[in-house]
Amino acid sequence: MKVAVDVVLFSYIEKTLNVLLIKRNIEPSKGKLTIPGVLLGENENAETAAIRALNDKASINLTIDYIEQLYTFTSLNRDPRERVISISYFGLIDSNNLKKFSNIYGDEVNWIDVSTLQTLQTKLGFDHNLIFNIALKRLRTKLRYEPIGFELLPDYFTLTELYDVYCTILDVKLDRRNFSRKINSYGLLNETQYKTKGHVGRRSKLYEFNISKFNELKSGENFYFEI
Amino acid sequence: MKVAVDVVLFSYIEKTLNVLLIKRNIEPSKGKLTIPGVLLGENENAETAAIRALNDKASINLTIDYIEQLYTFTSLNRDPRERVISISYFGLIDSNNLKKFSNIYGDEVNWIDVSTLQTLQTKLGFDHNLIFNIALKRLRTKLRYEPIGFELLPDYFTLTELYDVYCTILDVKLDRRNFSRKINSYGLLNETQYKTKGHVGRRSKLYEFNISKFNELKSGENFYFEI
DNA sequence: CCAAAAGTGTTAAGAGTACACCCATGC
DNA sequence: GCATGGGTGTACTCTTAACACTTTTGG
Repeated sequence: MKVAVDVVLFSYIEKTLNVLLIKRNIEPSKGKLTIPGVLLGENENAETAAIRALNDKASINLTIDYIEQLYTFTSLNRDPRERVISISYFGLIDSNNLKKFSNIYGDEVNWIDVSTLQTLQTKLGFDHNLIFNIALKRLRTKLRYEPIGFELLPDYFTLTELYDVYCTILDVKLDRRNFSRKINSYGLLNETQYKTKGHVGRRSKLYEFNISKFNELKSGENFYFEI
Repeated sequence: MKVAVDVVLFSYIEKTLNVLLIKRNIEPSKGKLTIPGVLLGENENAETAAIRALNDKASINLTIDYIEQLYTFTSLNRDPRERVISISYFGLIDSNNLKKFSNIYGDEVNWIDVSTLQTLQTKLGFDHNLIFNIALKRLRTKLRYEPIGFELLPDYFTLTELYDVYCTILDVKLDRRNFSRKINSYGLLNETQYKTKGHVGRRSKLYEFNISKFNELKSGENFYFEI
């Protein structure tokens, strides 16, 4: 019995939600898209292995903005070769942190638009459709109840960008005014002295996530974030 | 590297929340209380192993009312003998389904009151304090956002019993009238033709959980249970 | 001055919260 | 008739949801 760690990594690129998938160039599931994964090493914990999977398979190193354990899959025939259980993770990365892709396996690395993936009902390798679907569901739930939308954006971002992240991922048209009021009511955003530039139209204030305020609220009794 | 499956099983016994703990009679952690667990078998999935752990260690067989995966613990020194990762579960059982305890290992089987455990800051074996704390947190969160309180009660139960479950586990004094109104508003309870008997005071209506209604609501777009 | 994007206030409806008395039954 | 436990209505507050125009700036 082997233990693998697989990671569903999301990024928000050009106003769409994307997921990192690797086209395998060996059997089994040769030619299919899969989520990146590695076998858990003897001397590393699962989260370290998850980061290593991203590094080895997609050269994404040390810049994961958010990662959490998703679920552990243990059904018997996940891998046709032998039994492999998968401790899966889901993660978020700011697309500005993406580097050029290459990997040590020579597999093809792709950011795939989630809505396209769903429209085409693309068959991923192994049981990765299942893992991906659970990750997407978790992302949507988390986004509503914990302030993680920021993790898909640069350190300084506009309210409109954040608003767009929410609308895109939740696939709803939120009310722009209500969104601003709501998100401001938590006091989790600091207005910076900076503004956007280099585009037509009015300049937008840039905000940053107030992580110390977040930690303070989290440690209190009654903190319920909700969008 | 071995793979274990451990289960934090809760029950509601005589108006208190209890957790199933096993006093180990061999090293390591000899004499300490631990949550029940087994090694994952070559031909079983994790949930099956979780049920087996309860059966082997506490003769609780086929009557678990609710079980879900909790978290997978992978840190390097969980077990002093060799590396063991733990796929942990949390479960609920109606105390009426409890049988006499005996187990195939000769360990002592106990239902321990959760508030006592916390007051005494009892040290459990291995890293089981960590696992227990995460399970308790999950239980409290789930109870607020999913209708699982029923799983700790018999098939037919009174609103007062359900109310008591919520107050005890969440450790708050909810308003009895608001609770009734709220829980009824979801339409998840069927009033039965039965009433309590054999006690002083007014008879209470017995309700049952409407599982088909629950499945219907769950499959819809917008079902948000909350207490 | 026009097009593009940002920013903001008010009102109505619904949900949440706080609160206390009457009902049914056994003894 | 009294002690025990069950059951229920109302008023107030707060939150949510729906809705459109003005401001800033580049070209």
